[in-house]
Amino acid sequence: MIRITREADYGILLMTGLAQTEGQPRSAAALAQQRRLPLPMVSKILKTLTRSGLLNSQRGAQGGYSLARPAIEISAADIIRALEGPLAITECSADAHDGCARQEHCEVSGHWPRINQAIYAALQSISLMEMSRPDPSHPVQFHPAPRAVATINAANRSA
Amino acid sequence: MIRITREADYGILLMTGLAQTEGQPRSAAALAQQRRLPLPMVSKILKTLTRSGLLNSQRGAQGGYSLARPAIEISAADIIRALEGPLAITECSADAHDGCARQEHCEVSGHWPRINQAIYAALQSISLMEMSRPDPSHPVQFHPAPRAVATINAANRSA
DNA sequence: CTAAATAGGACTAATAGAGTTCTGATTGGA
DNA sequence: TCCAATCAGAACTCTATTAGTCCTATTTAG
Repeated sequence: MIRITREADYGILLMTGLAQTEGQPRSAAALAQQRRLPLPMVSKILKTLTRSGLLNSQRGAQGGYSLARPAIEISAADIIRALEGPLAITECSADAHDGCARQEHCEVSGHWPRINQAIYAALQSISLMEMSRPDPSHPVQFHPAPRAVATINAANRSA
Repeated sequence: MIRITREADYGILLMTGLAQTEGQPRSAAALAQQRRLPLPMVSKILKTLTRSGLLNSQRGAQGGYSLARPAIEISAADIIRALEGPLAITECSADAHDGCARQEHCEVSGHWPRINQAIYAALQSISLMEMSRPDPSHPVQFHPAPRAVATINAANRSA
């Protein structure tokens, strides 16, 4: 399914929330309320985004979070990477990969970086600013998908 | 990390193995041996690929699996979709998504299909034929990735 | 008939994901 | 000066998914 985690999913939701009021900081509680997401999760996610440099935080009363740079300069890829680590579709394509038991039996490995890059480019091309706009035109299914739904996580889960 | 499962990862490895000898069927055992992958897994994956129509199978002695169509007409997306179900980065972007609790608090939902489509296009653009070629030019890291490795599965895992 | 294969599905163990909780550090304002 | 509102960090639990195995058919070449 090529999925992203809920953390990243929620992260995008929260970032769009912040993008809407680009100036003022908002508290974790306020954002959780706006998006109807559990506060502890929201809190955790905002901390991570701050550590990654996508948000600025202000402690104390009247504190909160705000975007570290303009929404147009933040991409979906930035947010996902901040919350999930480097974009790598398989272990091969990551830095850590070094001594690989199967390497000599695997001609594919050299291709993963290209695939990764293509996906990365796709995610990089969507800015937070675009994502913060109301709704382009509703869910268009682009491939009918024969098998059971193997989708994963949700900003909008039915549950 | 935008990961694919090991099943899909192995699936690609096995398909490239079959692409190399496009005519003759090969047994699950032979493929497992070639790729140094556990036979039960290989077996399971080949069955799934067959049910999805990417492979033809021949039972009985001297039987085995072979590509159902030319390698150039099979894409990475086809293989991944066969093994993981419809490509959908979040639950919103899947068919099943209907009554969504949070929909009214979520302006992002309309954008997911676009993102999905971009990723899908990226995966669709890589054919099995290309992937079966030796190795283009080795692993180039395209984004330095600041945080701990959050990569997932492996055709070439170090373990 | 038998051995070599695939078909299908149930089952288990390990891993990762989702979410909570607790303790500590800042800071604006009464 | 103190308190309440906030963020910081990390440990921890629970659950779902993934990875992998195993067993019992069924098919078929020789």
